[in-house]
Amino acid sequence: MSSAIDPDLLIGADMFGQLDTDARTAVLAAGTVRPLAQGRLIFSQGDPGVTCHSLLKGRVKIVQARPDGAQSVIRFIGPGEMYGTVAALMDRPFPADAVTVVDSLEVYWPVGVMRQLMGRYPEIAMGSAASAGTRLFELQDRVGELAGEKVEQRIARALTRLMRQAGRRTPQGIEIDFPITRQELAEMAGSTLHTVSRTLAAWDDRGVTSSSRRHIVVCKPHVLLELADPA
Amino acid sequence: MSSAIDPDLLIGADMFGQLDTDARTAVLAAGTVRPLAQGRLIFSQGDPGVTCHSLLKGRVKIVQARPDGAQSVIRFIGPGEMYGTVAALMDRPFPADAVTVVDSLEVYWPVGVMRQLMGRYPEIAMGSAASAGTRLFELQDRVGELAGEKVEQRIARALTRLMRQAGRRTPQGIEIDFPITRQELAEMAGSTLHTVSRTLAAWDDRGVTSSSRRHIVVCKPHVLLELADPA
DNA sequence: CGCGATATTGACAACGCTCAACTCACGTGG
DNA sequence: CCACGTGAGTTGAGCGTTGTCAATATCGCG
Repeated sequence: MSSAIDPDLLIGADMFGQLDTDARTAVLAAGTVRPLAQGRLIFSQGDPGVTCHSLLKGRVKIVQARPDGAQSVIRFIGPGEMYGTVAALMDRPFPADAVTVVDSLEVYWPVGVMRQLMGRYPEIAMGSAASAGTRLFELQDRVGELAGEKVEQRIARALTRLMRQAGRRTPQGIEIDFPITRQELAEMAGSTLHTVSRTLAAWDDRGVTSSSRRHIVVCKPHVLLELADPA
Repeated sequence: MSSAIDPDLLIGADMFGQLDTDARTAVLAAGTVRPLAQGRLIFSQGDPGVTCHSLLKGRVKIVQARPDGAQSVIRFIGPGEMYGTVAALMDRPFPADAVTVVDSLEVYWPVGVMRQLMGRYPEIAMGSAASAGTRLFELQDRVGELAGEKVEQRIARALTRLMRQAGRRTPQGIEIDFPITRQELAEMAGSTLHTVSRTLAAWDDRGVTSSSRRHIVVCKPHVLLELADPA
């Protein structure tokens, strides 16, 4: 009996949190839940967007491949967040890859089913629109940042974003709660793993961060914030 | 009698083009039409977003000020496009300034009125959502571009975007149909007016473009596209 | 134990920003 | 009609930041 999926897994989700238990159960039942091993490609840039996804557990990165072979990490997805939804609802190809960075659990729905669910539970449609708007603004900010700022500042911004999104309080400071490589941080900040390595080493020396293999703890968040946004 | 505004001005608008003439007339009547002199600030970053705007004639730029004083041009608006809408519908402050770059004519609606119009004419709401989705994807692409590419390539991309958006066919090539400074192009590409000046000079030498004061013609669009996106 | 993935570190080169001086076009007002 | 001022653009020199190349070190897993 693998069918006993806990509908409460959706409680934390932006888009389903406001639904009552019955509704959440129905929403979950309409989709397919599946575990995904680390490193698994969920959908690819260019694939027709025919499914909407929501992450229940784990962490997923949305990555855009550039023609020259380099990659950009557009965003990281945590539990409760949706992805692929905008492309699917617009009948467009997915604009980027989705890859799990740790073992994860997701639900997905064919877009037709999701449209029905949105019709039945308007909260979902509202939430979806709101979240798209929020992302629009975030991306505008990022465009501004990437356009003019120096590398250290961009890396600091990337890290602060990760802190807010995936930070866990520990005695040593705020820890990024999933494994992340310098390469990935570089792909977020628009830099190279070399520069990221040097920058983190410098911050470690100053006690701002404490980083090791695929693992980062921000010991002095206020200093990092200052680096990200010099008043 | 300044009230005789031609409802056909809305025909070209993404969001109102599908409405019949009566509907367009009603939509126009519900808003306020006003001329705006060049250089006029329409709304400011941080202002409460209480109005939705649509450009009838002219050209508007959306500019984000960065803390260090530098600016980023997020996008240019042409006739038929809306701006300020997402912020207003989300009850958020405007995330950037809107400034006219030539003498223009706009309509604007208080957001409450726009909500009513969307209720009455769902096409408007649909169009609005679709356009937000499109912009989301465009911004994702820009993030990818700004992150890794060299300056010449970013300038080429900015120019190609302008070509598509504001290009007019002429015997000499495709002309950007509104006055644009090197400074503004630099703010689009995330560079400086100096580098843009040098780059344009080089392109002019090669016959790719023909630029003069606040005026650019792309003589060899295919070459520019190749510069923007080396296969 | 060995291999692949990850990270570190140094040397070097260059891209493009900063600073600075100058030119040119245009509109304004005397 | 010309003088002037301002905004826009050009061009050169210098240098810092950061990417590139290369070699080495570690970690973790099979």
